[in-house]
Amino acid sequence: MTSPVRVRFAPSPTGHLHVGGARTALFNWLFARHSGGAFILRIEDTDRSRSTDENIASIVDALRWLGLDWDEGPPAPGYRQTERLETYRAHAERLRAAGRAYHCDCPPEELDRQRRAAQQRGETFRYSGRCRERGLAAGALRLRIPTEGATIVDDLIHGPVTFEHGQLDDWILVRTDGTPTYNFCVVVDDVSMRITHVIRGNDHLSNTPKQILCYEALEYAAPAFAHVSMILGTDRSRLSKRHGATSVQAFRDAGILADALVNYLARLGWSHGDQEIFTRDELIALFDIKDVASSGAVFDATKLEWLSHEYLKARDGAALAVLAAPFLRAAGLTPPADGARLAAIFETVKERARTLVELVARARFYFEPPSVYEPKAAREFLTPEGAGRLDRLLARLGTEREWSPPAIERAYRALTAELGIELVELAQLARLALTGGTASPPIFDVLALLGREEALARLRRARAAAGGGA
RNA sequence: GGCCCCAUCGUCUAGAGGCCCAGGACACGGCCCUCUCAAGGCUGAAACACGGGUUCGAAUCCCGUUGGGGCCA
Repeated sequence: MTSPVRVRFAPSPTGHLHVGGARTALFNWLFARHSGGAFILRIEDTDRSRSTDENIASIVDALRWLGLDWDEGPPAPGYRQTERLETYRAHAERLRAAGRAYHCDCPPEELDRQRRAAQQRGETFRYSGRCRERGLAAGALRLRIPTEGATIVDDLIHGPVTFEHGQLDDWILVRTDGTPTYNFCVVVDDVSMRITHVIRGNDHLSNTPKQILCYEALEYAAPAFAHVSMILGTDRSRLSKRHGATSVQAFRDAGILADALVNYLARLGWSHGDQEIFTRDELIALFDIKDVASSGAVFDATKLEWLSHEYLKARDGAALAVLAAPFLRAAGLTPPADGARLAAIFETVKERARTLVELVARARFYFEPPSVYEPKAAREFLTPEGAGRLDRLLARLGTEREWSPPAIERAYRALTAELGIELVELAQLARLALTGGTASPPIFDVLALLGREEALARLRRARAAAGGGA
């Protein structure tokens, strides 16, 4: 019987969750859900100077927003490295007692000098081994690794990757001040949490042979490894803040839908034929770590927005009303108490918006009358001629019994025929009066949703702005 | 600098020796639809980094070069 899959996402809380981390988390989550295994969240906060509780809360918040739920992890205790110091100490002592690790008191300045000298000679710096057989009782603790041979990382994405031991050195497990190093903590944590598959960023591939050697020294079986490529900026260097928005919350604040971000991140490096849009269930059913590409991928915000647009269009007005609520508040708008009307409003603008921010911006005129008329359009439509047309329109609409899009359209068509003008003339004139601009959802829908009173009031206001006699 | 990873349209990718003078998607151009803007439909331009091999045949396998990225830091 093979042991059940257990994977983990182990961010270090030195900032917000960025999209690269989110993708790593997503791949782990998909792998776990696909196989019916467990997804564990672990906080790597050994770098105390840069780790904060606010950052942990922010990462947890981002993961929740993305819908990536974990089976084990915070707020339960025991999933933060700072809570696990005793475990690291115990493992370090075990290695020392077994002779697999030894103390070293070489001064850092000396090591630094040697490192520079090695670089000068064009060689890999490798600890000299001066303290290997000295039997010291204090100092930094180093792992004793074999001088000969090689360690092969059989990566699930890259295939076998060989590292000659001659290129590796007796790395430090515990610093002179007693703090365990990152690579050591990771091994101890993965071992004690019984992690079966380590899916992480490509930047850790070089650390992997060192870690495997540590598993061996500890006499534990190493997990399987899968190193996912990095997300790149447009200049193909590792994505960072100088490339623009990179944190998950930045995208949430920009009004990108969580499902769209998940879909986008999944497709960045992973694919399933020609399919672009996947439901969560499809993602879970179809995802296989073997299908993840080994090359780096440039983050394309434009495509993300396209996906967000697709998801926005697929959602109904009522659902959008819920999603848009915080954005409505942020825009200082008060939505109508009538939920059905609000849903109908969003229904008319959803195919014109890629994000929730745009959705609200496009719908703004429904909630408040235009404060200004677009100058260019005003010059074209708010003329004496326009004033005359608005008078005719007001008269006609004022007597309209039924206030529905089809009824309003009939009135418009009849009037354009009487006036001998194109529908577009009257439509744009009304559009300017009602929305302040020349682009909006179908004008008859706008009229209907605004309600007779408000619509006529705005037409009158435009009539006044057009000047001319009464 | 050493070691490691990577290399198909601008971008994400399909492609696991003949189905490929390379398919899809985003973005971009054109046309259609149309009350505007969108959406939608049709359509166009756009790539196998380079050089050697292996093979009847290579985007696909091997070697090298170049370029990019990562780790050591």
